[in-house]
Amino acid sequence: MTPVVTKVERVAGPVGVRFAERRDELARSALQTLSELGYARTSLREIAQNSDFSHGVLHYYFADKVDLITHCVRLYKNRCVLRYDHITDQATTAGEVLDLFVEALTLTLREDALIQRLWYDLRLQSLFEPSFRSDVSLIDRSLRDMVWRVLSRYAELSGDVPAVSGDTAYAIFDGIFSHLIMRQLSGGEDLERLLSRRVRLMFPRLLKGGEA
Amino acid sequence: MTPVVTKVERVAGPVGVRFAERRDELARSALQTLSELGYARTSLREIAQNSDFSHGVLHYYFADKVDLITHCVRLYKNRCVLRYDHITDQATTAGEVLDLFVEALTLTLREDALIQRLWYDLRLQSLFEPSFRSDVSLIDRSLRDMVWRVLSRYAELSGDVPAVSGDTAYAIFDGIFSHLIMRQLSGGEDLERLLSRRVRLMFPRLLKGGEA
DNA sequence: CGATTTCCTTGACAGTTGTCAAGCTCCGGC
DNA sequence: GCCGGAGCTTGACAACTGTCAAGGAAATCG
Repeated sequence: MTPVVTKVERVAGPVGVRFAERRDELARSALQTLSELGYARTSLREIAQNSDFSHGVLHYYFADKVDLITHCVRLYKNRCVLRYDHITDQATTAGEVLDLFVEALTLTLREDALIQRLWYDLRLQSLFEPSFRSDVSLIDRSLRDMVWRVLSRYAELSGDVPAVSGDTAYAIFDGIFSHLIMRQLSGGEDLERLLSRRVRLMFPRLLKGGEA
Repeated sequence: MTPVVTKVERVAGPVGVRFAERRDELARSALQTLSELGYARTSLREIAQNSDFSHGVLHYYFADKVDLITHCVRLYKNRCVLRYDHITDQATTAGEVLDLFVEALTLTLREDALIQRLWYDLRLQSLFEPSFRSDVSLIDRSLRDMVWRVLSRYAELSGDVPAVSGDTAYAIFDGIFSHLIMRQLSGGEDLERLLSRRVRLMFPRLLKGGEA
C-alpha cells in the first residue's frame, strides 16, 4: 500500500488553478490505490490514507465518490492514449507500424498492468453504475479509433485494405491484450513474447489480402 | 429486483442431499441478484431478501461470503458449458459448425447477457481476490477448450488447420463477444446480426489457408 | 406421543462506509 | 499586523456490512 507521507506544500497560482491541481493530485493518488485494490474494495478513507491528506479533503475537492472516480477515469484517458499517438505519424513502412504498436503494447503490459486491470474493472462497473457510462464509453471510443488508425495505416502501407471494422479490430486486440494482462497478473511468464507473436500473427490476417 | 415470496417447502430425501439442494437453490437465487447488481453492490442481506429465506440462512449453508460466491461460480459453469457441448458432435460440415456456434452465441447474447456480465465481473474480481482464482481459471480453461474444439473441428471439416493457438482463439472470440454484450447492455440495437457477421468473418481467417 | 435433531428466524455485535459540519491553521491582502 | 477566507483536520452521524449466537418451529425418529 506504500503510504507516502511527505509534507503537504501549498502550490502557487490563482485559486482556480490551485483547486484544479489539487483535484488532479488527489485523483492521481486515488488512481494508484484503486489500481491496487479494485473498485469494490477501495473506500474513500483508504484513498485518503494513501495520499498526503485526511479523508475530509476528498469532499472538499469532490462532490461525492462518483465525482472522484469519474475524474480518475478522465485522468487515465490522458495517460493512456498518449502512448499510442505517435505510431501512425512516425512509421513509414507496414513493418514499422507493427513494430511500434507491439512496442507500445509491450510497455503497457510490462509497466501499467495494474492500471490496465483497473480500466477493465471500471469499464465493467460502468455497466452497473450508469453515472460512469458516458466517460467510459468516451475512452472506449478513443481506444477503438486508435486501433483503427493503426490498422488502417498498416493496411495502407501494405497496399491493402482492412477486412474488419474498427469495432471488430478493437474487440479482437482488446481480447488478446486483456487475456495477457490477466495471465500476467496471475503470475504468468514470458508473456511479452506471446504478445508480440499474437499481434504480429493477426495483423496480416485482418487485411482483405486481394480477395473479394 | 423482483422479490419472489413463495412458501418455503422442505424437500425430501436424505439429509446430505437436502443440504446440497438448498445450497444450490440459494446459490441460484444469489446468481440472479448478483447478475443484476454486480459483485461490488451485492450484500448478503440483499441476496437473502431476493430469496425465500432470511439472511441468517446463508451462514447455515455457506461458511462465508467467499464460499457462497465460489459456489455460484461453479453453478454458472455447469449452465455455461452445456450450451456449446453438442456442436462438435452434431455438425458434419464446416458450415454447420459455424452455424451452430453462431446460434449458441446468439442465444447467450439474447437471453443470458446479465449472467455473462456477471461472469466478466467475477473473472476480474478474481484478479483482486485470490480466493476465487482457482475456480475462475477452471471455467476459463473450459471455455478456451470449448472454443478450441469448435475451431479445430471447423478446420478439420475444411481440410485445413488452425493458424492460432487455443488461447489466442479464445481471446479473440471472447473479445468480440464481450464487446457485443457490453454494447447490448448499453442499449445497442441489432447486435445479433453484428455477432453473426463478425464470427463468420473471423473463422476462415483463423485457418492456415494452405500457406506455410 | 415425546424427544431430538434439523432447519430457519431474529436480533445483536463490531467494523466499515459515504457524507458532512464544526473548527483549526496559515496564507494573502488591506 | 491583523483579518478574512482558503485549505485542511477532526470527529461525528446514520446506514450498511459480514458474522454469529440464542432460540423458536417443524419434522423425524424412537
